[in-house]
Amino acid sequence: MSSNPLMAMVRKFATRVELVEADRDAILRLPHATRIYETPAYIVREGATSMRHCTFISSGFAFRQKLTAEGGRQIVSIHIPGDFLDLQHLFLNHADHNVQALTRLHTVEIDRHALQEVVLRHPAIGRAMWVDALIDASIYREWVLNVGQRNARQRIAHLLCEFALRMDAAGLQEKGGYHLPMTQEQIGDAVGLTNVHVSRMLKALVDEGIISRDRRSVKIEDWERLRAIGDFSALYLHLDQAGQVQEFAAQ
Amino acid sequence: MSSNPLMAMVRKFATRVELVEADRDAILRLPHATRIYETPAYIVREGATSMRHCTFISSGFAFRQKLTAEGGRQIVSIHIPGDFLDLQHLFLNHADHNVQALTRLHTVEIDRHALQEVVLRHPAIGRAMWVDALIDASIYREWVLNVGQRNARQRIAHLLCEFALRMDAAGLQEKGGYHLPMTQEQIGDAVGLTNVHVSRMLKALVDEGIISRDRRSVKIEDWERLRAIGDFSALYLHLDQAGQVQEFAAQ
DNA sequence: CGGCATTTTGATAACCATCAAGACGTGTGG
DNA sequence: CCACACGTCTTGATGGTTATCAAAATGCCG
Repeated sequence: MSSNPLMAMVRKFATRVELVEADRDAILRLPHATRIYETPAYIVREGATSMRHCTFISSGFAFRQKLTAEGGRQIVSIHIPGDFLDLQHLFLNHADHNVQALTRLHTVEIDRHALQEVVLRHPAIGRAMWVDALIDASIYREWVLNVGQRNARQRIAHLLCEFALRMDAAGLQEKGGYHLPMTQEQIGDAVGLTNVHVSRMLKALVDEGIISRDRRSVKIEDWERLRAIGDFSALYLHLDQAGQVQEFAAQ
Repeated sequence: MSSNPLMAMVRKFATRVELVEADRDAILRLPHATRIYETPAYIVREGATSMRHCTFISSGFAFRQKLTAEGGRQIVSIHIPGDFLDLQHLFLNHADHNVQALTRLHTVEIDRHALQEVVLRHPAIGRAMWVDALIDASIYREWVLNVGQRNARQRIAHLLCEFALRMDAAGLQEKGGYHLPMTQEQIGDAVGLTNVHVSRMLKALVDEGIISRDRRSVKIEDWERLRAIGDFSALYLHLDQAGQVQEFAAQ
């Protein structure tokens, strides 16, 4: 049954904890459906209630965002294959933010109550999901720091470093560089800057030979300098607990 | 045994979920110790490994912060009685930020592995802890939005609104106003501004009759205007799931 | 090829940081 | 009880970083 889309979840969890046969079976028996979203489709809308399912990314990218009354948009996180898109729906009654497809997105939608039961009844799975949720929270904390204390150049450098490491941990890096499927406006919304200023800062990094670009692919030419500029330390990603999901990501 | 400091945790969880006798007993049997911290003592230090316990606030206030290489300090959250101070330690192997006492702080330190077991083996308790962790994450998202998209005036108004509602939900409001035990420098570090600018913005809000101050006590004189300025919506606090902890907060 | 989104570049201005000095408040020691 | 010291808050002056506005250049898709 390797065609069961839930196998991706099993593989992800297996990178974090020891799963016994019963755990695996419990996951593979979860009521679910697969779905494809095109950009920029909404997967979740703020204020939505009675969500029926939780969503897992099989392939593609998505982001979470919140809007201000004045129309400002803040991207609060970016998600890659192997991430849960709306873990908060597992136990919260309404959505407090929007989730949108950044690229074409293949997902598995898992029945919320069934997943709750599995999480609460299977300690190994519960532990894996806890680690997931706690790493998410850790990334949010770093983003608050990034947007609150760093200047434009540092913020962008930090974002590029984070993405590089997460892509790498998920086995999605490509020949040294990686594809960053975001417009400069979206990068700006993620770090609290305008698209105009993002353009200037990226140009500066290119001119200095720290990164290179080809369309929306970014390649890091000088990791150490970029890391220093972005004041980047990978501790907050808890990669020692994130595991490798390469075979899974190959899809 | 109402003198058991863990009763505070039982009461907190009871506001969220239905606890059976076995759940209550499991909590009350947790290995623990009480402790008092003076400001500005560190409860957790970034990079610390092999944490032995999780900390619950019985009384007093604390905050989480991260530092940049240049010395900038970002306060990423503020915690009040009834909050867990370091939920992330439950399943993550090292601390990714610092936690400090904002006021004199009375805590209960619970053995990490024992708490893990209880969370994983007692579905009701697990559910309550999940809600706690997911609300924490929701607040981080809102802070990213606050710092990333709002101007100084809006950020401060938003912080005041959030604190007012959280204090109220915890039963800690006092005669219309509330005590905000933060210096203006700390407020600045929480919203990404300098103490100088915080001073100016607070003065403006006082001059307009929206708030009043007496030392570090803040009283909201015109909730609706403050709410409008801060673009504040309480949805993200998930108060419908936060429960009332008044009897508990009375300490 | 034409149309639209995105990126780039330049000019100007707003917001907030920085620097500096003085006022206020609180606790301590003489 | 007063004097002093220290942390905090206030106020003013100046400058830097980034937003805003505008227009042209580039890339992408039908």
